[in-house]
Amino acid sequence: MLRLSKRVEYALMALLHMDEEADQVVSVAELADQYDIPSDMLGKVMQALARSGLVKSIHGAHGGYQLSTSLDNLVLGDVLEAVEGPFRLVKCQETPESCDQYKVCPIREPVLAIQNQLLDYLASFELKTFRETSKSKKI
Amino acid sequence: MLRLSKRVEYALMALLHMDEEADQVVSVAELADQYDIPSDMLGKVMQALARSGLVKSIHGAHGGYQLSTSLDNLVLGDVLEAVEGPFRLVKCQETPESCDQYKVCPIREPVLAIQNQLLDYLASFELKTFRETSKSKKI
DNA sequence: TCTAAAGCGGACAAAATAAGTCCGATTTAA
DNA sequence: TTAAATCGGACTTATTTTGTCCGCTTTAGA
Ligand code: FES
Ligand code: FES
Repeated sequence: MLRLSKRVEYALMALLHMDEEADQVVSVAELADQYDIPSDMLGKVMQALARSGLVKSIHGAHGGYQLSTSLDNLVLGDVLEAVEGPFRLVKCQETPESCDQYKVCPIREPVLAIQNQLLDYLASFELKTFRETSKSKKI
Repeated sequence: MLRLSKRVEYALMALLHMDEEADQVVSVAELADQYDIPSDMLGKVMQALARSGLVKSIHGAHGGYQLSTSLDNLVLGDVLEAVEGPFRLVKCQETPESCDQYKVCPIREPVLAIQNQLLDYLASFELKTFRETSKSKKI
């Protein structure tokens, strides 16, 4: 239903948090505790962010995660793709067989066009705009 | 995962079909047959479109559905809202209790802002742009 | 007036996806 | 050597989506 997954919400919270604690290493346990997130769940999300290079992971004791680039360089699309994989409006975009209507579908092409425009649009939401509103809580 | 539901796909197919058969009354059975859609399912979708006024329903024998306005006046947002209800990126937008993180959530406000922009954007995709590509198949 | 063809709507069942849990393995600072 | 951390696979549970069933109402036409 065009809804953000919990995984994406968790990723955004974590990234925003790390932005505030600039350059500090933060562990999954800390984040999970602070934001009431199931920690194993958040662990998976952080791993996904690390695999996509949005964050750097530090192994071993006193390890954790760190932003690998400033939030200034990140957009919503980056986060979505990192945690949910490529953005597809319809299933048959990945595997044609997955749509029973594939052969007779009159909407596939126009939907693909929309998907591409939406993809661009998702890249226009900069994470740095998340700063003000979240910071305002602290004032 | 930000994917169009089958219900929305079915609605788009039906609307496009009705646009081509301008003003003719078309039954769920016909549509379901032509596009390989489970007919009870399509029935529900058409009912939703009728409730939202996008189509007119004609009861009784030889009944069916008809566009109540030209496709020219419809946008993707209309269809989404008709079949899935109001567009919400996060659950707590409807019911705060539904997000465990509600109290500590640092992303709610910025996400709401994005939701509103996306809502506008969805209203910019006109269904008439679906015509060309689908018509081209018939040439 | 009867019948068959349609839409209506509620309840249900099945399937798919998302969310969350568990656990053993590895890495590394102290 | 130990404890604190990430890693990743397998698994379970919850939620949502998709599809089905069935009895009801409406209406054109024989
Ligand atoms: S969108 Fe997949 S077949 Fe139409
Ligand atoms: S979006 Fe619902 S609590 Fe953050």
